[in-house]
Amino acid sequence: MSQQTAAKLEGAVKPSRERRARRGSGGITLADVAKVAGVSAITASRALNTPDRVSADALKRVRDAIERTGYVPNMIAGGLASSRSRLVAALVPTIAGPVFLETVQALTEALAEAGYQLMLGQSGYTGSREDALLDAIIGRRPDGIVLTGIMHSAEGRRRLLASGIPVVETWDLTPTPIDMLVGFSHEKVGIAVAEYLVAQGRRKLAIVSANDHRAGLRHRSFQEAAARLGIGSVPTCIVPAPTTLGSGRFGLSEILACHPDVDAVFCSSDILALGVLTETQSRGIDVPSQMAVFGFGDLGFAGDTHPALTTVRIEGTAIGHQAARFIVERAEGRTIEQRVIDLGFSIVRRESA
Amino acid sequence: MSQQTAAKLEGAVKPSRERRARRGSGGITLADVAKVAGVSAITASRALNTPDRVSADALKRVRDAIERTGYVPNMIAGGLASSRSRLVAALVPTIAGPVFLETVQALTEALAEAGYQLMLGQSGYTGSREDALLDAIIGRRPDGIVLTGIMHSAEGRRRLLASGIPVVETWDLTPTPIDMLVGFSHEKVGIAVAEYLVAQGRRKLAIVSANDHRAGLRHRSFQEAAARLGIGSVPTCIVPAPTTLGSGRFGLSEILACHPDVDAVFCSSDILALGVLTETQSRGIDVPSQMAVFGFGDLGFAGDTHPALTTVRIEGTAIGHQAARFIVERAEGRTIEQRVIDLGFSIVRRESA
DNA sequence: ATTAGAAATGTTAGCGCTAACATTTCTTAG
DNA sequence: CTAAGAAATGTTAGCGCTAACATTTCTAAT
Repeated sequence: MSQQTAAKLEGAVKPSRERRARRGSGGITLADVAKVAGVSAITASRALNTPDRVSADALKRVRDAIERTGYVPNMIAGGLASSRSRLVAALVPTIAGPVFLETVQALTEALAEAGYQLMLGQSGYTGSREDALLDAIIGRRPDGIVLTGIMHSAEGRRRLLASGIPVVETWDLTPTPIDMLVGFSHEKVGIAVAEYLVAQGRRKLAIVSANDHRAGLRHRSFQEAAARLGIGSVPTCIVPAPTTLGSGRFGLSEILACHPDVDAVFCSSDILALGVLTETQSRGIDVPSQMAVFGFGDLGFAGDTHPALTTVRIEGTAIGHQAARFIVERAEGRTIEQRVIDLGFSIVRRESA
Repeated sequence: MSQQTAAKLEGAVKPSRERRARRGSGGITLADVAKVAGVSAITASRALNTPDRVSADALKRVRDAIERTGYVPNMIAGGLASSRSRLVAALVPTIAGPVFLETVQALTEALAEAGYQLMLGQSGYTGSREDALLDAIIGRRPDGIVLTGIMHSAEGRRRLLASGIPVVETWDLTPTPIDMLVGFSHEKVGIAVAEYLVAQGRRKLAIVSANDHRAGLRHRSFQEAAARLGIGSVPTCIVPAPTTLGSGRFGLSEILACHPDVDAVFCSSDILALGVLTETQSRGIDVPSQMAVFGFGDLGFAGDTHPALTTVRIEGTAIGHQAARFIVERAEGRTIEQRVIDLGFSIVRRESA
């Protein structure tokens, strides 16, 4: 098929001069399809991309030709020609922490539905790889970049801005977003949980929290709110991100070692909370009568633990969908009025607190 | 910068004729960098891709020019010219089930290190979207495709084969791989677990398993092995994939309703096992004295449950690394001798069985 | 029948990069 | 000092597609 094309080119363009060998993939191209269908390449292209601008007859012949040849459009070439890669990048600290999973899943699905594919980048929690990764991503000219969390490195912000690629920051609010943003206030979460626990009559609050920026926001506002509510100092155990069941057990052990009278623990993730719950079980501490345990995230398992976990519900799926909507809107050339969306959170009261 | 380029082209190629407006992204191109560095475009290209084929002087000038202009290579264009996208696709049923997470994480990291980026596709457990997704992926001309699980749809296998893209199937063994394969035998897992439980003196075995192909392989061979070992019928509860803590609790409840004398449960994932463990706790059943609980996967939390979970360890990270190695080797043009690798599994004995 | 406008199709020229070949410059042996 | 080969650099064409403009064909109003 592509040999025919080559022959045709040879004949047409420079009949007398020998041409260098073609490289190419040797696969079936749109030109081949067009020839089989008896139309020009651009008509075939339009049959694929804007079928309503092509006559019913031409459409049918092109579709038949595609069927017959087994043609699969080369989106690399299409992307270069149209400056639209139909690729969207998502940057997560790590995919192993289940917190962003729901968001990534929703994002992937919503994008796939709109004809976009997700590129995944893992920056690590330290952010050390973030800048290098950013170049690798920008180099692929995605139609959008979704960041889980906000971009902190000034250099990173500069590069993103310079690239002109639409950016959505998620899972956080900031007064200075790079471009678009969909998240919620971590400060308000901390305050709401502190008020909830105090209202339940808990007086000896403690925190087990990951050493991650957003968790830090929550636990600091929790501490401040506790202070305002007349609670003394709040013992805090910081564990490394990503959090695990094991670090939850460790966290509670650490806290109980110095503060055996603690009667409520606010955990920076449901996983940590499950670890804390596990540790209470192995120590024979009853939840919630002796101790309240509060999680964060409302992951799938939260309703099924024993006792069922009281936690902060974040609509991870909604965040992913909204991020996809933002990017697709921009890619289709529409302008966006509301570039910052606060999806809020809610407290899900179950048994553990 | 690119206006200069346009001006130059206008002047050089057709001085007298007006040219149509340029489209392009308006960004900085390699040609701009080359001009700033005072070399030709191809030398600038070589400075980036094969720096050892360029003089030290030229290298420095190109690097300075890149620094000065903030140039980021357009890998879309590079990919089209060289037929190497440096993109690798991974197809998972869903990213929400944590089983493949380790593999995807290892894959992403290993690929990033080699300069490749991961494209993520979620096919769903039903496989209904698999074919459509496959076209979207093949259209992007990735340098490799990693499948978690083997490809079952005949149409899918045909398209993959026709595309000529290197394929790695993972997490399974099959006598008829499409191309390359890295996995282990699910049948052997089922047999090994059955033998282990019987050797521990358990006689009333049961199964809680996801309705997923690979889990089915394991539980059927478990049943067969149990029969060979003189154990009567093995009550089995099938729950939908992806598995959750809740479906584990449900599974054990279902089994106990008809078979209260069960003394060992083999679960098709650690998550299910954790659910079963949770249900035993809420019912006051002691593990392991009254009941053994056996998981699968050895996910991060398995060692930290109470009691610690005995499970089948799968080297998800090793699978991801090996898959990356396969793809990169092939992309670099090397041929691969051993195209099928059995990474095996091991039983991790802890407290629950 | 004529014509203006819309609809369908075609022609041309790139998108930004690199493979293949061509030329120049530098080594080093004779 | 020259020849011959290696190293460095340059020229040209084209990867497979689509934007922009150009032309043809159809429609409907005069």
